[in-house]
Amino acid sequence: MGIAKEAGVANGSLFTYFETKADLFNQLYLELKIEMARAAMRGVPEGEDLRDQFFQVWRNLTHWAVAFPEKRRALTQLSVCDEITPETRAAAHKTMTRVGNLLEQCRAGGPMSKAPMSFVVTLMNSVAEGTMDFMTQDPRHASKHCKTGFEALWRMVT
Amino acid sequence: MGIAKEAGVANGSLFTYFETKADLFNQLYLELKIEMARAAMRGVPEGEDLRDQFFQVWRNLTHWAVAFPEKRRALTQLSVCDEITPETRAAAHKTMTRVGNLLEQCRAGGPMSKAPMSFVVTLMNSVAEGTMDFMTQDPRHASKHCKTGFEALWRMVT
Amino acid sequence: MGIAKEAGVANGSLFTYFETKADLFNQLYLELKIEMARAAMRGVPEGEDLRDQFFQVWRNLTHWAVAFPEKRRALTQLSVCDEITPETRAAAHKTMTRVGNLLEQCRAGGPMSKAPMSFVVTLMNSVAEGTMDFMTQDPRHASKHCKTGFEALWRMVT
Amino acid sequence: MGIAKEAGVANGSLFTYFETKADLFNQLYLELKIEMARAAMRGVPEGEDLRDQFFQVWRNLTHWAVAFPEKRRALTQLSVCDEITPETRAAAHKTMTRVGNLLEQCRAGGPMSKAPMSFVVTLMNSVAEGTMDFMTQDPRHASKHCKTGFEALWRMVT
DNA sequence: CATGAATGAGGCTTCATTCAT
DNA sequence: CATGAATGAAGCCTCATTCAT
Repeated sequence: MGIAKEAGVANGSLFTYFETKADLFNQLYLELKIEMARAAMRGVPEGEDLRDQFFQVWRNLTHWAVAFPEKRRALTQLSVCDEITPETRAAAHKTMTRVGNLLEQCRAGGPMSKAPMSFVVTLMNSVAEGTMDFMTQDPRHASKHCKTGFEALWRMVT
Repeated sequence: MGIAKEAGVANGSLFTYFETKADLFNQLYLELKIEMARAAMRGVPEGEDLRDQFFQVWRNLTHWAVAFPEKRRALTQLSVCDEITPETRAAAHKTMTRVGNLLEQCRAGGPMSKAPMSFVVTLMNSVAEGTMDFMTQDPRHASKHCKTGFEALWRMVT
Repeated sequence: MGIAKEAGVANGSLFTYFETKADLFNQLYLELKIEMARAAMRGVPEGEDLRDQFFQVWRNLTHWAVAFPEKRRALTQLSVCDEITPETRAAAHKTMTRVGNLLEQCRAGGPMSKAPMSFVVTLMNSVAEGTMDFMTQDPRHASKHCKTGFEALWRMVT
Repeated sequence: MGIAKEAGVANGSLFTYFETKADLFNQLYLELKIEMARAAMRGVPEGEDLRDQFFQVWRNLTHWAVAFPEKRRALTQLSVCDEITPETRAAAHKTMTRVGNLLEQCRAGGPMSKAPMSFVVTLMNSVAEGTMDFMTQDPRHASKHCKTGFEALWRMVT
């Protein structure tokens, strides 16, 4: 359908800001990741109970996905797109450092404490994706599904 | 890159077998789903311990994904593709009926027994995807990751 | 749509009889012309009144066109097709020699007796085409239109 | 041979102006019809003798066809083309309203006054086509052929 | 001789990209 | 800086033609 028309701007105007389509993709991907990471950490109670902190993050993340389904869709598409460079992926990964740190603390001493941290992160992302899917699909019970997903994750890592 | 060249056949040869590109996608998707479902149920001990049965399915699934990474990649891409019709999706879903039944039994009486079954399925799929990702990424410890993923799932649903 | 499927034969079977598509077109064109010319002369009263003879030809021609609209359509399409060779056109023209002779006699001494004979033929063909069109379009009054067209032609050439 | 290359423009340039090939055909057909109809009515003496008026139209039409043989060829091809919509055909038909009115007046009281007007129009068009063919084929005597064709038509309808 | 799978040239169409305005 | 007409590479698809069966 043409990336320009889809963005609602004139044909040639994209190239005022982006040298190339891949450029646009990379910048957009990173920006969305930053926005999502920022949303994730909003209002997280510093120093309090770990479970509470992590649940807050979880709620933030999943509700952001439900609130901006197009952004989430874009993020999903972009994350499997060949044109995203390793550099961009690395930068994107960095945005989630604080979430990762929290998860690291949560799993400490639990059944997954010996697994590679990256695996734990992968699993968390997977469960998050599944939870988001279900929340989007059935938005009337989004909060309940959010909690169910979180508790499932919590059983997984603690 | 051109679906024909990618398949290594002449430009027009595809249309001997498939009326249309969408047709090819739909048929390929269904075929891969069937193959995966068949692989999943291979050598599952009937009537034995539920956990053993389910672990066998889990191992089958994840190892199939590792053994045929291109097939898994195709499946992932196709499942997101707009050209897959609802009919094909329904047929694809049917192929996993037996796996679904097993999961249903596993979660009975557990912490997710009140959640919608479809949510449980979604979460299982998500964890499976994550596990497959990690097994593919680090194939030297595939078996260990497979087991780790399974145990995580098991904690989730039981 | 593919000339083979349109003809209702197997893909490769055409090339048992025709070396090439152009070949098929040329042969088909000539055959149809021959058939039409043969139909035109059916039951023409030799030696009788010129007008009666010519009207019989006219009726034969136009009714053949109405009876076999696909053949007429094919003939029309083929006659403007680039692949028909001059040789074929010449042979096709020959099939109408007897009709031409009749027309020649009809116009003798009339208002078109000084015009090039080929022009008179062209005009006759044009009026015939128009009459056929109208007869096909309004088949319930085909006979009346046939007569109207003939009388128009007759006024033209006599 | 490729409609773009034939028009002497780049491959994709057509789609700046036309959404589709059928679109291009329809617009071109209508435009040519309009041009031809406009040419037909050029310099027609209002209110004068009917025969003079109609002859002027006839001369305009046939000479336009001789002057722009490619346009006439395009018009002929397009009028047979499946992609021309009924709407376009209706609009095209409307362009010839004034010519039709003139013809209507000419045939009044004549031998074709009882025939359906559309039949008379069809015959006029046929004779015009034949005359144009001959004029194009033998351009040195175009004017004479034009007159011959007109007189033939006049005998037909009056 | 008939068949239909395989081929590849060629057509229509999309879309990222360029450039004159 | 914004625009949109122009471009051409690349994709999907058609179809005449070939060839093994």
